[in-house]
Order: sequence, then C-alpha cells, then structure tokens
Amino acid sequence: MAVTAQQIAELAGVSRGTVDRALHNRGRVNPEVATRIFRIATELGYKPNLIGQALVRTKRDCKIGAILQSVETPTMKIVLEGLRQAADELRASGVEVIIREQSGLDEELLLENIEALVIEGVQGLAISPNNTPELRQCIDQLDEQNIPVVTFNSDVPGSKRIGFIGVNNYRGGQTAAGLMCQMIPAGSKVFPLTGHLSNTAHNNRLNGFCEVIEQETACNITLLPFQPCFDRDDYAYEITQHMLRANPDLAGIYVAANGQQGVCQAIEEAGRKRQVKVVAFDLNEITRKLLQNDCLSCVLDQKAFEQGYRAPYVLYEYITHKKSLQSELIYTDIAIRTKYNSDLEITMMPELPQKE
Amino acid sequence: MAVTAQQIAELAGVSRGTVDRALHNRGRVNPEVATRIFRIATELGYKPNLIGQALVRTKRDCKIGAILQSVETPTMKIVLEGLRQAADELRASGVEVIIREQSGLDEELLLENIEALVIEGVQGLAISPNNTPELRQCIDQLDEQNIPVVTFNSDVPGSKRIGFIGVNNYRGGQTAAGLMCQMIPAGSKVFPLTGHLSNTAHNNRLNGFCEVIEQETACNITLLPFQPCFDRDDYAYEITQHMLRANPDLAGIYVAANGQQGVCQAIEEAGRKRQVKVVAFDLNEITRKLLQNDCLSCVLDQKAFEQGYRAPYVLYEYITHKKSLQSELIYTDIAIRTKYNSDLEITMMPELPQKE
DNA sequence: TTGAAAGCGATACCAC
DNA sequence: GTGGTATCGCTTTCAA
Repeated sequence: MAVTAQQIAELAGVSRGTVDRALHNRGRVNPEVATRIFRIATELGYKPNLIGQALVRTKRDCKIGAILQSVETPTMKIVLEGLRQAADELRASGVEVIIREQSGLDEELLLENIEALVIEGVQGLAISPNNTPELRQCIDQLDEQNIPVVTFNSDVPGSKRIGFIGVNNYRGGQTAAGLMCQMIPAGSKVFPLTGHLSNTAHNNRLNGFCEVIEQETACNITLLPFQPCFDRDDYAYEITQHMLRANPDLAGIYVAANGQQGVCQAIEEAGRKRQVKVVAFDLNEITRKLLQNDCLSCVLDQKAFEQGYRAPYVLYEYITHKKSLQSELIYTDIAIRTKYNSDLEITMMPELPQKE
Repeated sequence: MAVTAQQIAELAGVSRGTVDRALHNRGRVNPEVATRIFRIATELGYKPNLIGQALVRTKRDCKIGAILQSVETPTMKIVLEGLRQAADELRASGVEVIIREQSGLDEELLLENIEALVIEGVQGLAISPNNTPELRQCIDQLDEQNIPVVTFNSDVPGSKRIGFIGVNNYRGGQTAAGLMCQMIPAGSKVFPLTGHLSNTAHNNRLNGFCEVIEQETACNITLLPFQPCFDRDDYAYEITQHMLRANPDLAGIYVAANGQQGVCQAIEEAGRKRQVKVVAFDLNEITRKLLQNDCLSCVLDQKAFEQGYRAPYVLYEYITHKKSLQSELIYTDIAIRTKYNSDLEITMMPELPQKE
C-alpha cells in the first residue's frame, strides 16, 4: 500500500490536519513541526492519493461550458463526439459539461451563447471561435471575470485564452508539400486549390505548402497559381476540370480546403486517376471513400476527436488543480492517412484516474 | 450536482445499502423494492460516481507486474517510458506496478521474472513475450491461477492472454506498399530488406507488403527477391550497395527491420539519394535524422509509448472492474512520419478519471 | 430482507 | 498553531 497522510501524522506525532496544512503550505503550522513533517513525507515518498483528493472536490460542484460552431461539417461532428465523450466521463466525476452547438459561424449567436453559459454559472469555457476583434475582447473580459477560456479547433491568437488545442495548419501545409515532393517526378507542375481567401486555416495550409515547395529545390516543382473554390464541390469540379485541360502535364493537386469530391470527380472523368496525385485534408466518410477509390493519394488528418475531447479536461485541470497547460498552444498530431491506414479503429487512450 | 445513491435511497424510502445491493444485483433485496429502486435510478439517470467507487477500491490493494524485454532497443525504450508513466499515474491511485526490465530476448530469464512476480503476489501480468510454446503454456497456467496476462508489443497468439496491445504488422506492410506505389513510377523495381527470417513481426511486414504490391496491378511493380540483414547496419549496407549496383533502375527499398542506417548510407554513397525511395519502420532518434536528411522517404511508426502505457491500465480495468477489453486484439495506430511531421510533440492524452 | 455504521484518503472548518 | 470532526459517494460488514 502507498503511504497516507494518516501514517505521516502518526509518525510525526501530530494530526492529519496539521500534516495537510504543512505539506500544502497553508500556513498556521509550527515551522519545526512542518520541517519534521516534510522530512518524513519525503522519506516515505508520500504522494497524495488522487482519488481521495478528487472525492473532496466533488463537494464544490464544477460547471464547464463548451460551444461548438459549424456542427454541420464532418470535422466538427467528430470534434463534437470528443466533446461528448469528455462530458460523459467528467460527469461521472461530478463535473457538469454544458455543450451548446450552433451551425455555421454566427458570431452574434456565439456571443449570446457565451453570455448564456456565464449566466448559468460556468467556471470555464471552451469555444471554437471566429478570429475577430470582438471575440478577442470578449475572451479578455471573461479572463477578467476569472472565467478561463480554452479555444479548440480554431484559435484567437493574442487573446487572453489560457490555451489553444488544435492543429498547426502551417505545419500541415508543409507536411502536404513534403508528401507531394515524394510522389511526383522532379520538375512537375502542381496546382493548389484553396477554400476561402479570408480563412486563416486555409491560408496557413497554403503558405506552409508553398514555402516547402519553393524550398525543396531538388524537386524543382512548378507551382501554378492557387485558386479558391469556396469549399464547394461544384466549383472545385469546374476549376479542376479546367486546370487538367490547360495542363496536360499536371502531376499534383493540393486541396487545402473542402471540395475534395469535386476535384476527384474531375480527375476521374478526365481519366487521370492515379496519374495526378492529390493531397487533401480531413479524414471523414467522404475522404475515406476517395482514398479507397484511389482518387486521393493521401489525406492529412487533424485528430478532431482529440481536440473536442481534451478541451474540457484542460479546463477542468485548470479550474481544480490551478494547473496551466504545458504550453499555451497544444498542437494535435498531423496524421497521414492512406488507403491502408485510414480505417483503423481510432482507439482512444484509456480512461485514467486524474493526475496531480 | 449529479444524482447520488443517497438521493435515490431517500426517494425510495430505503437505505443507501439497499440501493447499492439492488442496483448491483447483489441479491438480498425484496424484488418489489428493487424494481422501485431501479425505476427511480433510471428516471434520475443515476450513474455511480466513479471517484467514490475508486476510493473504496483502494482498500484492497492491487499489484500489477510488467516485464519488458529488449530494453536496449530504441523502440522498447519508448515502450518503457509509457510503462513508467502508467505506473506513476496508477501509483497515485493506490495501485502498485512492478516493472522488470531485461535486455535481449532471454526466455529463461523471462520465465524466472514471471515466477518472481507471481511470488511477489501480482494480480495481473503484462509481458512483451517471445512467441514460443513454452511461453504459451506458461500464460495458460497463469490464466488458470487467475492471474490475467496482457501481451504488449509482441503477442503469443492462441494463448489464454486476455489481450494484446500492439501493432498489426501485416497492416503495416500493406501501408508501406501503398506508400511505395504512390512514390515510384509505374513499372519500377522495388527491393525488400528484412531482418531475421524467424521473426514473426518482420515476416508479417514482408507479407503485407508483397500482397499489396502484387495486388496493385496499376503500379506494375517488379518485386526483387527479399533478403535478410539480421537487423545489422553493416549487412544492410553491403546488401544495399550490391542491389544498387545490380539494379541501376532500382526505384524503391522497403526496410522491414532494423538496418535503416546501413541502407541509407549505401544509397547516399551511391549518389542515389531521393531517387531511391525508402520506406522503413519505427520512429526514433536515428530514423528521425534520416528523415530530416532526405534519406528516408517515410517511416511507419507503431505508437510504442501507447503500448507500454495502456498495458497496465487494461489489466487494472480487468482486475478491478472485471472489465474485458473491447477486443482481444488492440491494434495501435500506424502513423506515417515524414520529414515534416516527425518532430511534433507527441502529446499524450490527458489523464482522466476512470470510467465505468 | 433490511438498515446502520464503519471505513477509503484528503480537505475544510471550527473550536481550542 | 493545533486537533477534532464532518464531508465527499460508495462499498461492505454486522446486527437486527
């Protein structure tokens, strides 16, 4: 058995209360006694039992709010699953996680939802925000009210959020470029397709991609000018069709946004499947099918589940243990998925007792 | 606040004890009362508080043994880290995890270690075993003694272990082949290098690879006969050197075992870096460097940390909750690593309260 | 068949 | 400064 506070108390000839105060520097304890207690504790290698601590915490009930935007998209649906699992698990420890979903990116509604959750008395807030000055201001205000905010999936850089959990899109773009270089012959042409010109995520993916393409001189790739498809398959289809006709020697297409299906359809119809390599983002039912179908060469996935899953936990840790994040920016892994590793059961890590 | 057993007891007009017995079907409770209790519980959506349950469990102290072989290898060092972190976390919940390390694959020693841990009174055992009849027998005996065994990293199929946590090497080989097909021109030659002819892991990797290469007829790849390098860089170097000379048009090398550095050195010296695509296994300091260096095209990683980390938890769940694994075979994800996504902080999942 | 009470380990509050 | 005591939610005796 592990050593308990009680045992230390007996050895030190004091009560558990005193031991507790001493070890946690809560004051009101004789310095001499304190050092004696500390000595015994370190000798025995005392670590407070987390379960005991956790049980005490259930007294003060803890409420956490989470707001998810764009729930209609496949990726956000996965994020939502993560959020829900975390909520389930935390509920079993007496923590209430209130999830609010909204479709689209309605800032007005987002601010309303935040307000509503604050009134409900949440002690922390996880949001997938728009990156606007208004929201930045809102986050900073929450911080002043001592309501910690965590951003997930998308960030508001420069705000007083305690942290961000999501993917590094610039790095994603770089990774895509690295793969593209490996897959197409030196001296080929590549066409980058993006989504919205104003979308930070898409822009980062594009910039990271272009940087590496230019830097990998050994590949000697010609980068065609990028075009936006506004996340629409029909536009992506048309654009791709046109690009394929205009460039019979096109070797690769980089799809930084949605529209994957449109791109693939155009390639297939042109009879250029497998000849034109396509790197895209986000694993879901559609892209998985396109992989199986040999239309997509590979997909970069952003661990959407993990983003939703971790956000409430990070807040919980912060609120209860006052523990900050290891890093303000928690970047989720960039997974490369191909036909052969995209249907693995993405098993979650096991459920664990919480840590100091 | 979540609903507690106490609340149910009050509403049902009985005591907590009765509620507990009813909800857990421990018997000795009036059927009528039981149904009333069940009704109230489901109405209120009662879920037992896991922390409360866990605290009670700390009474019966729990000991788990873990034996790690081949600790001298980079991969097993990572597995060990996972094992250690799990041990740390579990200790804080009053569970003792005894880790024994041994270098090499000494079956004699392994059996001794198992014996010793059983004498120490472990209630469960996690091992990275040799796949031999002796060990299978040993595992089956442990099972009869009601000491559940979990295999991790390597398995003993057909034994009475409650489960295996590790990678599906066949699938790994398939994934490698898929990547190779994407990277080299149709009609090229590929050379597979393996480790030991008797090593199941290597053989599975090889078989999976060959299967897909043959099946992906669109790629029309010529598979040269494989050769073993006995996990040695010097042999790998020589073999590769020879293969490169004999096949000036060689487009790809598949390294199913250790020897990556030898392969890369030969390629570099032959001035064929980047022209010959190399797919290898296991991310570590060496392979990471070879990736950065453009010698390796990509590395398939097996989430070694996770394997070590999960093994004790799976046992813990089994011992305390009598909860079996979701599946007898828990396959860890196959991660594709390239120059650009190989140095991400591999952040672990957060530490969680345990789940029902 | 049931209830009352004693823990599990840590914390918080209130007397002294 | 210090010790005693209640408490968190659940399980598990032991009496009744």
